[in-house]
Amino acid sequence: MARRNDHTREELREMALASAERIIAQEGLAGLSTRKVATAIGYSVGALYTLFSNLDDLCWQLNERTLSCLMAAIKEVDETDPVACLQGCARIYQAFAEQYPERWRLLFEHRSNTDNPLPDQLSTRIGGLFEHIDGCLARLYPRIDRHERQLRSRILWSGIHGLTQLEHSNKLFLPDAMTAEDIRIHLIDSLLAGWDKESHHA
Amino acid sequence: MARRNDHTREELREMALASAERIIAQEGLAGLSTRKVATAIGYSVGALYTLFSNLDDLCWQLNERTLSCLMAAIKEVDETDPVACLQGCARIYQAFAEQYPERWRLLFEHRSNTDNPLPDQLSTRIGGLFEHIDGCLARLYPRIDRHERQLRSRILWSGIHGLTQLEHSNKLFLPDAMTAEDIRIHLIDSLLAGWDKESHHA
DNA sequence: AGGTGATTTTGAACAGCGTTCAGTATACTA
DNA sequence: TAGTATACTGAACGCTGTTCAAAATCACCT
Repeated sequence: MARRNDHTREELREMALASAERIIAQEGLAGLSTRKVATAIGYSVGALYTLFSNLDDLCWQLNERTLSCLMAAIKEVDETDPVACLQGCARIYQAFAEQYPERWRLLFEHRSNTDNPLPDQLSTRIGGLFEHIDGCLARLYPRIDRHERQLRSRILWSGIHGLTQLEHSNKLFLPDAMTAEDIRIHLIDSLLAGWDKESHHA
Repeated sequence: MARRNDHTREELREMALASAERIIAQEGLAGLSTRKVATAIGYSVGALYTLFSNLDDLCWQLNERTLSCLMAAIKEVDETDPVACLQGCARIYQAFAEQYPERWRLLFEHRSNTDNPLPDQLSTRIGGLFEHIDGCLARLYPRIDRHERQLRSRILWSGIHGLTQLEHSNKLFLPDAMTAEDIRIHLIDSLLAGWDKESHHA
């Protein structure tokens, strides 16, 4: 009972990815399987393999969408003050991980066994995120050179990411009356305070 | 052909965990399976289930060993200067993740579907790590209160952990002539510089 | 030494997984 | 309408974690 033209191939791809996102949101990463996705879009397993080369490929495309979605949210941060902009980006990042915990996990835990560690599309998007942070830092510290700015953006991003992951996996051991939000704010404050000191790495 | 007294149950457990560590070191996390571990120790699959309640349990016990190993390495850092001590701990942490990448991944990626997010033993060990960082900070800033010290230790640990994970998953996008080591050192320097300013969160 | 009960170990079995591919049903073309 | 190209199916393969009746061995008692 083969069919045809029920949907465009692009539509099918979209349906499959959307279904996959729903599945991992409801059942977790471990609940994702080709058979479930196929059933969800009303096709057989084999049909999925005409849309994606394999489950690995589907996961990478999921990550593409996730990162695209995250970047869009971050770029909506509209603050004139660069400090507020950095805090806003970090807040969005943390909120995103909380809203889509399984997609966020996939973003960092998925990797292929062979070949390149990251597909090019994904690399480009991550590069874009760093450039965005770089932009804030350039406004904050117009006199520092490119190298120092790149260093600082990676320090910032490492801290925010680490905080988000530790919190998300219950490894932050927050004392009473301390939230991950407190830590995020103070993390950025502390770093900027350190960089405001003229004496630091002239 | 059942046997007995070939090994103590504790010996068997040890053999199984050691084999599992070797398997994931050689074949990656995805290569770990109950049948492989059973074959490696010369027993059948069923026998494994008298040592561990399931694969989940085995993974938690692996994490127990990994964290114990990591803590031992960190506690060997013997620096009188608290700043050097913090830098040393961070260096060890990063080096450990590089030496045992798959075990380190398991430590942060493994989680059970149900019940408690973390076994108690593991929680205790993580708590110990925070206390160790807290100790360094107490020597550095004897005048700040407990709450502020806990806040700072979590900021530090978040940064180091995030940096390590991003580097380890090729998501740090290091420019030429910049290493993860540079970032680690500057991360700590910057934070401490921020905290040295009297004006900050008195 | 022989028997008996407790304990340890086996391995077949089950359901589910990713992946492949010969075959079938449909749509387009001539 | 016949033929061809395309879309799709679903059984099959080898793998996975997990269970459990049966088998093999040990420890002990007579």
